[in-house]
Amino acid sequence: MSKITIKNVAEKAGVSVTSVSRVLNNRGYISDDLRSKVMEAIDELNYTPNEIARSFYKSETKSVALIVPTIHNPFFSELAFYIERELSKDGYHLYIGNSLNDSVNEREYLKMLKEQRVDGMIVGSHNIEMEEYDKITGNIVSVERKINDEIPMIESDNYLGGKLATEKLIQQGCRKIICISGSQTIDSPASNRVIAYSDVMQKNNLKEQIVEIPFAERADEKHRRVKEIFTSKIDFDGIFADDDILASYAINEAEKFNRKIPEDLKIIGFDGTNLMQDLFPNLVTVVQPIEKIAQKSVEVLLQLIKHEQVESLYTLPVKLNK
Amino acid sequence: MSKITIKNVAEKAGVSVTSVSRVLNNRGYISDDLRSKVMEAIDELNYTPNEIARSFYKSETKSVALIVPTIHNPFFSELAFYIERELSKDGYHLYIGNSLNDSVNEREYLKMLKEQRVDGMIVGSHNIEMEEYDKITGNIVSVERKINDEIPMIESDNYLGGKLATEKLIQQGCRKIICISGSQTIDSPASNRVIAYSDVMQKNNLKEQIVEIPFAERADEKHRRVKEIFTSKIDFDGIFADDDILASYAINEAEKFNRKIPEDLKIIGFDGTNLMQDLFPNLVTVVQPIEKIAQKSVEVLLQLIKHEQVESLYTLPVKLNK
DNA sequence: TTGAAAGCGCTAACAG
DNA sequence: CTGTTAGCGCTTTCAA
Repeated sequence: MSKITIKNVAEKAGVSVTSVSRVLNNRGYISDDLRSKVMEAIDELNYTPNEIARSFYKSETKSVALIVPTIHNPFFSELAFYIERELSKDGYHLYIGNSLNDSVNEREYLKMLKEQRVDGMIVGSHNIEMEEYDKITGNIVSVERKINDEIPMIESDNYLGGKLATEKLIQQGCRKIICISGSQTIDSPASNRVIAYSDVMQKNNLKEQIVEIPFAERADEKHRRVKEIFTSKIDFDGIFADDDILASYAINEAEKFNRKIPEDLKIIGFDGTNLMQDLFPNLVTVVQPIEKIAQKSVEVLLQLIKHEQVESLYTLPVKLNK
Repeated sequence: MSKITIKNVAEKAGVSVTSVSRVLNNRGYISDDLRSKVMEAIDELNYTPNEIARSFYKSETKSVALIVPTIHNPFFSELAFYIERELSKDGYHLYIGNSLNDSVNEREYLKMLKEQRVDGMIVGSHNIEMEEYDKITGNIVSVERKINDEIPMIESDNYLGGKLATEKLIQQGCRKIICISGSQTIDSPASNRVIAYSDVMQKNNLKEQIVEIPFAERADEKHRRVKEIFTSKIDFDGIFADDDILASYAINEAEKFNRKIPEDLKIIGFDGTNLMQDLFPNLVTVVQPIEKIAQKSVEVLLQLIKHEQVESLYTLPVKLNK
């Protein structure tokens, strides 16, 4: 089964490769007779153009890469799902790279741009220095990571989310609200969730209590830390968890410690992936518009690829799910 | 920022492109002097070889595609994670395609093989006819889908899983055990989970009760169906759910219907993704060796790519998590 | 030890 | 309307 090329088709049809190329791309003038001869040859040989050769010639791969910390993580897998779906509408294919929050990996994936394997890149992971990104040329958009002034960022309105959650807890009577934070770095707009919490607490003259649990920590370790909150002497009647998985740990521990939700304890999470809302129907959470984030990321990236002008920041609205 | 090519490097270094290629690939004889001149030029120009040109010449892309029903689904996102990690060890990149259980999409992704965009494909989705696959040439392995005799399959020991789960429930005293099944088609080895359930039930002279809930159904619809089991007149003291998400719905409904787990009702799920075990620490489930499945899939695919001999079936062991 | 030249499969001037 | 030819960036004979 050696590969059939355009040349074989041309020979079979008794025409030039140019003509075959013309019918393939529907470009220029082609007589009906020639077209049908070519079509027939294509059919008989069961020919499909070599896309790598095309990519090579056109310096355009119709491929995009998405870098995430890990694709196993409801937020990123949902994001990836929608991004792939959007891209496929325009005939693009999607590569996935798991940075594992390691700069070495991130750098490796970023290289795909320079190697011209992809036409663009969407990064939802940020572990290398800004200066390094400054040196990278190529089409990049970032999702929920501030990289530098050159790279457009798509984010949720994290501040609003933190505000809505905290205000809701207060409005429902909570006074001792703990914020469990994934403690993103300052580069991460997610840190605004905690800032909003602080602002709202201060405005209401309530005491802030922030527990930081690094995002990159292992799941069991994160769970242990959440449990510690329950075993500690800290008094609390509300929890604002920076993401839904942390919230689920809290829900889990609340049950073990016989604290009824929402009567004895109110919990609000963040992210609102379909999966987490599905698995925890009672979960109150700040819903990020993941599908819209995906759409916007793709839209902006495709604009960059087409050398169109884009904004440097897109902030999308969030809302409480109940 | 026009692209730097090997020619620019050659000119800068005052040598031929052949020589540059030689130092790039570390092939043939190169004097130290020449090598260092070339290295210097590469550095100064900040040159990276165009991988598409390489792929084109070598007819080898160092890319693989994974087709799944949807990447947002803990099982597949975890599988994708491990597959990507394995592939990257050998310098391969991974494309993801969501078939959405639609043959049109599946066919579209499969085309990537013929277009020579990828060196191989891992399919965890199967919605087109076997005859169509028969006509496809290219390196393919399938995960948990029986496609045809040509295509190697990697599967869990689904029968064993169903057996372990059902026996465990019986051993713990259950007599009226419902099996909630994702009702995979016959092509799917997952159907063996249910077959094992039936066998064990029959052997113990217990009445089978199978509730089928199509895998492709929407989440809320699936949840509704599980709820129906609780509202119906059916009497049951155990549930074997074909996958953990269904199990989680059952857990959820059990709580609403005040049926204590495991006192009043025992539930065992299937899949055992890290995520689900993490989110539901009490979940009893048949753990598929997802990481091993990924490793084996990649191993076999790379063997195919290297034209090595492979088996047609690899069945990997499963176990109960508690 | 190095270079010239061919060619991977395709598209696009350019000519006719 | 159709064909000839060059060339995309790279690797690899083949010669020197």
